[in-house]
Amino acid sequence: MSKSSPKDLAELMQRANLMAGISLADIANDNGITVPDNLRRDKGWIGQLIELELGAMAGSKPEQDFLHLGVELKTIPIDHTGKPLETTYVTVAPLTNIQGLTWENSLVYHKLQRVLWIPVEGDRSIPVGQRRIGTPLLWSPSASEMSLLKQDWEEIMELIALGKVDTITARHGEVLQLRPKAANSQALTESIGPDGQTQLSNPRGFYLKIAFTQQILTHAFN
DNA sequence: AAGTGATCATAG
DNA sequence: CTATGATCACTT
Repeated sequence: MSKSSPKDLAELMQRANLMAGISLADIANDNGITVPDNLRRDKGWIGQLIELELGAMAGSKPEQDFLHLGVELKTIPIDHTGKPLETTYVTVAPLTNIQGLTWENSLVYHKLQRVLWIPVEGDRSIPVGQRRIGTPLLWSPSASEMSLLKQDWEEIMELIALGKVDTITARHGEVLQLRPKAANSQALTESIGPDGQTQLSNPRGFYLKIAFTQQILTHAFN
């Protein structure tokens, strides 16, 4: 029951709009998938389900989900108020070979060019299968949003370039933050050390903070 | 209760 | 391990 990839933006949006108000159980049944009791061991389940329903390319390539449409797909858990319940993962952060890397050439910049947000009820009190999908939002950062993202990205990347990756915490950045992104805290990858040498650090990823995504949704639906 | 750091499943 | 999809769960 795998869907074909939408041929154009209009078709993608049409499919996304048709999911609004539908429960995850209905989407799962439609795709022959079993709904897990909770997401503890299936943290990416909702995202994978929506990808399947919308016909996103499978695989784990570091690129947009709908490359031919220039669209990145993101499901976002929201509470009964419409406020995001979690930060949004964007991409892995490069910790080495970053000399000359600019904001405009970064993976964060490219992925956030155009995002199709799919809000999904996320309160843990609601059984996973009963959670409903919300109204989709096709978003591209405004000039001011882009400016904030660029500032945070440049600040964080400079610290990484200076060999201070291990001193960066989630408190750095106004809208974009750097946090661990690995199987566990023991996972290691190469990074730049204090004296410019190669060292090992826990892999990191870029995440959008809740206040930022909340504004994106608020501005669109209010 | 919020926010940060840790973690889970899977494909290649 | 890297990268995808994210949420969990402990600390403050």
